[in-house]
Amino acid sequence: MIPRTLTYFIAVAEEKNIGRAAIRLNISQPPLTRQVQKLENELGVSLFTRTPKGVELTEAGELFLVEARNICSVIERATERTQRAGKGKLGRLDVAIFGSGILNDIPKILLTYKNAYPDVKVVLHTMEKAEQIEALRQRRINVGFNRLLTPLPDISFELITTEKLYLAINENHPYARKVVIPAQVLAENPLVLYPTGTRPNYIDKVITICHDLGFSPQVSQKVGDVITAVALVSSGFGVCLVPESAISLKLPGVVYRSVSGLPENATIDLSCIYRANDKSAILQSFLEVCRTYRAAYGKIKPS
Amino acid sequence: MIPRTLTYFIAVAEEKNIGRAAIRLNISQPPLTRQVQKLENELGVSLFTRTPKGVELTEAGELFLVEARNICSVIERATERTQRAGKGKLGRLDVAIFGSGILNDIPKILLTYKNAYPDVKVVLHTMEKAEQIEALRQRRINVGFNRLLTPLPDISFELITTEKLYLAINENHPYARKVVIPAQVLAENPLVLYPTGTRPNYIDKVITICHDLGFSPQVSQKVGDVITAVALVSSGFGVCLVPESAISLKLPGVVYRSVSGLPENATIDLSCIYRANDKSAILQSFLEVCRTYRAAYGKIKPS
DNA sequence: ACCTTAAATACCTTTAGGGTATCAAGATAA
DNA sequence: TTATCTTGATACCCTAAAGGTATTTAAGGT
Repeated sequence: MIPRTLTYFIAVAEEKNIGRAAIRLNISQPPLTRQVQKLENELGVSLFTRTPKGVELTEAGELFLVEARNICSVIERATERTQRAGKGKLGRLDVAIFGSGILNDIPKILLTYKNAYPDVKVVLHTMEKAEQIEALRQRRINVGFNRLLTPLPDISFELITTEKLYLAINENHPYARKVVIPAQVLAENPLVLYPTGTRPNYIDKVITICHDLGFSPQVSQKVGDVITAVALVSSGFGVCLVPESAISLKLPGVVYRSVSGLPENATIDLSCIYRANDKSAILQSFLEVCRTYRAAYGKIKPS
Repeated sequence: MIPRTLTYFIAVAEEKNIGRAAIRLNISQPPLTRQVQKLENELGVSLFTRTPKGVELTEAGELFLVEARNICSVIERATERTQRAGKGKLGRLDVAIFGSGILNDIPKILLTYKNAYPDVKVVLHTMEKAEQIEALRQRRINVGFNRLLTPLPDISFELITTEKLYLAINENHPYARKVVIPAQVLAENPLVLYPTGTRPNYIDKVITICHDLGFSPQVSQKVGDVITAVALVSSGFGVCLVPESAISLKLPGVVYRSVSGLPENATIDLSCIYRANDKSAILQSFLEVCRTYRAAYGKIKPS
């Protein structure tokens, strides 16, 4: 990448002798002489004074030597950075997360990624599902995390983890004494549902589960996110089915219990979406981290 | 000077289309395609994604575009600066002046030069004649100012100005009433001589003048520089022959008078010296300023 | 299925860069 | 002083890199 002319000039300037410089450059003396002359003509400046012992830099040559070394280091830095960018090790990754999806898996993945690619600047954006798709198409983000994603022609997705569902229940509720609660709890109690926003979503998932169990749920409240939902459970508004990762969310008076008798499909996925045609090294390296994470932690854990 | 590869890459990146970029670069499309491929191979990074409508920068390409533009501007700045240095318009000029030679001509020359070549840093050094020659040989200075310089094989000199001599005399002295004082004043009064330091110098000049007039001077004091000498005249130590430029030095009780009857050679020169083999543009442009100055102000003014 | 558009490939031509032999000029040694 | 050595410059030839023309390939758009 570095211009021959500069390499040659620097060698001559350092050796103060065209012949010796030619040896160092593994070429013969005449072409080097010509290259130096060519450079001087191009600049319109004499860079060397010819002495019987060799050559000596003029003042302009002295200055150009400094500049030439500088140019070389700028070029080297540029190629090095470009190569790192090409390997996905330098740049910026815009990630969309959903309101309360920041509970367990996503921060772990982001942390792993940031450790592996410390020079990639990770920027988080909170977006709802529809917004994420829009932002992906407009290239405002590289990847979005969400649940219950469906593939689109231009948007691919990658499963991160599948979680069992747990019941968030007030500790004063009679069922709360049991370690495993039968599924009928969902029919007998008002349900807090979330999130509001683009349908279909987790609300529909829960309703489907209830229908599969043979009843329609009594809806107590529909709220925006899991934190508000669990807060309502804490205040006695009802019970709420939450993904396993929400268990790490401790609120006063709320306990989490396994539910027995739920259908096979009573799980919730966490996926990420990205532009199907995005071959960028940064995205690919991020997806690689996601896949590794899934292989290690993405399986449903036996209760 | 700017690497073809970069020009080509930037054109393609800007046009987002190899064919159009080729037209802009006045070459045909295939060689441009090959140059882009070559660049990508060299970097080991894919810089463009090929689309049916043209090409699009990858993330690495986007970064390299910024870097490439930066490299170009660094190179342009470097060549521009080198060219200015080649014309003597950029750099550093180390000038030696003697103790009190800073009275009239030298500051004027330096000022003219600094106005004409504002990007040359002029550094002043106070040095005695022998020191100046030593410093020139050691390349610590580019040019030195002094009086009564004699050419050496390796040191050339250039006359700046030839000045008539004036008598510094105490205003209470009887002769001080005359506008023009006869030369015999030198025989009748003790003389303050300067400078001490390397001989022969201005002291010998004054003594020679006296001998030419047919007497040996009475030496009152020998001091280092003209300022001290005139200060002694002010204190009544005697009279002192000073160059015209010293007239601008006002001290209490001292007046300056023309002297009649001095020999033809009763003048003092101001010259500058420089390495005979110094062809540097900065020195040459400085000498040019000196020559212009001499042509304008270096003649002996009629009294 | 056809046409359009743009990049890629194949093959040839030009030109820039490199090699060998030799020259000219200044320094060094006999 | 002359002979020799060193170093950069020139002349001339050759290789290889860059550019040109013709054609192919691939992907949208009609």
